[in-house]
Amino acid sequence: MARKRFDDSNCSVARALNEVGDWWSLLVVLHAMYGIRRFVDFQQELGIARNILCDRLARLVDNEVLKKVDVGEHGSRFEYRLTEKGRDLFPIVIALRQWGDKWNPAPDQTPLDLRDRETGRAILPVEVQDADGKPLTVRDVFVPEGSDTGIEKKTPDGKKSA
Amino acid sequence: MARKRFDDSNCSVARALNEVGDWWSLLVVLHAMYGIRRFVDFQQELGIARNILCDRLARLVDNEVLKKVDVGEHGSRFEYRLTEKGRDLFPIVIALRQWGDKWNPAPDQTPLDLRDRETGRAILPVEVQDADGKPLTVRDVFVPEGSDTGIEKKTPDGKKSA
DNA sequence: TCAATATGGTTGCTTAAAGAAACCAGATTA
DNA sequence: TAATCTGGTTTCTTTAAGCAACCATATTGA
Repeated sequence: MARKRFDDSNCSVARALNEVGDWWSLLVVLHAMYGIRRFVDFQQELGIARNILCDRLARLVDNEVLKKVDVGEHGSRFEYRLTEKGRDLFPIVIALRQWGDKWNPAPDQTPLDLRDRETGRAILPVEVQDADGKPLTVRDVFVPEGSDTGIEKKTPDGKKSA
Repeated sequence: MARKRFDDSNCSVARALNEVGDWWSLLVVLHAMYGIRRFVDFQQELGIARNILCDRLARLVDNEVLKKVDVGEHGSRFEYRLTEKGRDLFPIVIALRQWGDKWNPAPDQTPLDLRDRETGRAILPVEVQDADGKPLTVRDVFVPEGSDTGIEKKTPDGKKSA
């Protein structure tokens, strides 16, 4: 692949993608959220090559998205569990899921129906909201002067990047 | 890379990742949201190889995330603009950005300060919410019986996947 | 009018990552 | 004490990413 490294990027989206933005990592996290914890289970559920799974799990552990826990029980020895950082990917995964359900629905599949454990009611679509909870689109927002989007502006010609 | 195709996956997250889940696509979308529209600008801002950019733009157009518009003005001929489907990635990009800012802050960079154009107030963190707007973690939700997470359950041994 | 430049690519080569399958070592079970 | 399960590692092949050169069209500018 000869991939470009984003480690040193000044864009935190790029840095985030560097940790969980490859083909498998986010699917591993998703399955971890669904309760998968063991190597073989990830491997079978995802159909991922074992060496790649090894690599991804190790990287997710390095990046503190997962933690590797030694559980001494019968035959199974390790579990990969989400850290707080990993659980914090929840809105991203759900937003991705909702986007997929909305724009690429599988004919044979019902959209994800996630419900609040307490009330039993369905969750809302994940949105960007203003301070009052009003949904915002990309057109409703701006980056204040003096702040930074994290991408280089090149404004000699009057082009603006935000 | 010899990547696995997720086109036919019954998991909409996998299908979403198939469209925007590679290294560059989401960054292209991000920059489009910041106002970038032209081939050369994407190329310079992202530092992406031109053939890869070609490929990604074409795929994003194919997937109707971007549309290619012929603008006959001086020298520049095409613009790549977000479609509604593309703009709908806003929560995902922002959530990713906020996650990156929170967990991998760049020492020299302030977190993204996005503000509502109308009120001038900062946006909220992107969250999963219940019907009342109460934030939910992955631990607060469940998948009702009869619904489907989109991953295969393998429950002969009592393991549950949701 | 003709050269210089910008735009939006394409082509060919090299490098590196993904995938498949075989192999392996420690622990458990039978 | 052999079979099995676990969580890997190794080797090899395939494919995509990155780089740099090239190219056709359109515009400017002298």
